[in-house]
Amino acid sequence: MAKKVQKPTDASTEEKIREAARKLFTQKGYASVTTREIAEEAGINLALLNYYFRSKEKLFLQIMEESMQQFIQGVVVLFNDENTSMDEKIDKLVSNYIDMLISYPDLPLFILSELRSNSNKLAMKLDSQIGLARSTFIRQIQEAMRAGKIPEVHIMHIIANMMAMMVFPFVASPLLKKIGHVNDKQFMELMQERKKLVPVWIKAMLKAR
Amino acid sequence: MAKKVQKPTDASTEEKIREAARKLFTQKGYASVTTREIAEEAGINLALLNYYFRSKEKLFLQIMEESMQQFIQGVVVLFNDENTSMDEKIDKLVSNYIDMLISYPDLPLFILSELRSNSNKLAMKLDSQIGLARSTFIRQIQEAMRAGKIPEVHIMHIIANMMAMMVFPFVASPLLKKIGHVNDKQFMELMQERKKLVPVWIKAMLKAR
DNA sequence: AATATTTTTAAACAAATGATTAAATTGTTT
DNA sequence: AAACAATTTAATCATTTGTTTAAAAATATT
Repeated sequence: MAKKVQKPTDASTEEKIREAARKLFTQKGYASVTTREIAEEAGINLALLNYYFRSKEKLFLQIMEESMQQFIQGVVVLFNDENTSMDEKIDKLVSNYIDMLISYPDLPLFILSELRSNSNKLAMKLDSQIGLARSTFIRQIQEAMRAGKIPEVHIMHIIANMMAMMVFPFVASPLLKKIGHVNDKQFMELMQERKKLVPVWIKAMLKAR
Repeated sequence: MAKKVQKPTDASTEEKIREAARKLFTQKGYASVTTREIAEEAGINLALLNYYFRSKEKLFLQIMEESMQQFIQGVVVLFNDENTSMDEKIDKLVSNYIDMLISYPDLPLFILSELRSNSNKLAMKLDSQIGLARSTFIRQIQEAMRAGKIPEVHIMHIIANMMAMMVFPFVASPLLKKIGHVNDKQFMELMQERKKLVPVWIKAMLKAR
């Protein structure tokens, strides 16, 4: 009979496993990571993984839930700020979000990859994001459209374009480094630059017709 | 001793395997696909996979090479057209490339995912793309920058932005469908729309300051 | 200190997986 | 038709992989 963890004890073993799993899953994806790899990376006995998390999949789902939350958490808050204009939101959002991506550059490709193979299992976790379409920010854009300040297009285009400008470089970094002849350091400097450039580009796009 | 295929015979068996492998690898990634799955999808005996391709990895590398070529093939040709202006190239490129992506929507996420986990093995295959940075199109952009028609930014930003606007929606389709409340059919219609919208947005971005 | 509980360990299990073998079948050449 | 080569098949092999077990060690409770 499976034992329950009644005391978090040091929390250290459980957390060591979680951290090792997060690192490896994020780098290589669920299917490419073995439980033995995780155990070794965490410096613990293999059986402890199942003792604390029951199965590789349960462990993965925990990691995935945290990762998806991190992926959208910052967005949701900023999207619903009632006290800032549309343009101010764009500035803040892009800067904060690119900062997050610089800290966790492998996060988006991990999430998008797993979302493809496991869309069924992870469908529920997406529900939290449905609200985005009715956020203050989206309403501000739609109002600007009705007022004729911005050409009318399907809101999905806007969301796609904004995400694309922020996220895509991190998803395609190996490709972009090769094509653009930039090394890792230069790449990160360019990502820093984008914190100021992307808002300019997005605003220009929004008004373009 | 491994036998060599001396006659392509019907080419049908070999091609059936290749097609099944392409489909499955593209959908689920290298690590999630088993040789038995490929054999079943192809409707052939398991041993034939090794008879024709020696190993799962050799088969994968063949598929990957073809996929990467398809991913950039259209771009290279258009990028080097001497007889079109920068703006004309943008129109053609976007329209053709999005058409390709509509036909093979899983291609980009597949390539970008495998490029992450296997960057070492696939590094060589990327060399063919290095030339992109010295194409006619890139030179036209750089001339427009020197002429002051376009603000000066690192060329990687331009490449990243253009790729992002074309590719990202296909990489993030499950997410965008959820957030934007669009079904598969509507999504494809929106992608068709983008063939005309993205060039407008890109041109606006290029000039933005 | 004695006892119970929780955590850790080494070993093993069963299933899955990539690959191979040897025989059978099909096709080609002479 | 006979002989040879190429292709296909079923069975098997050796590892790998996720998971479990039972005992030992560490920690907490009485």
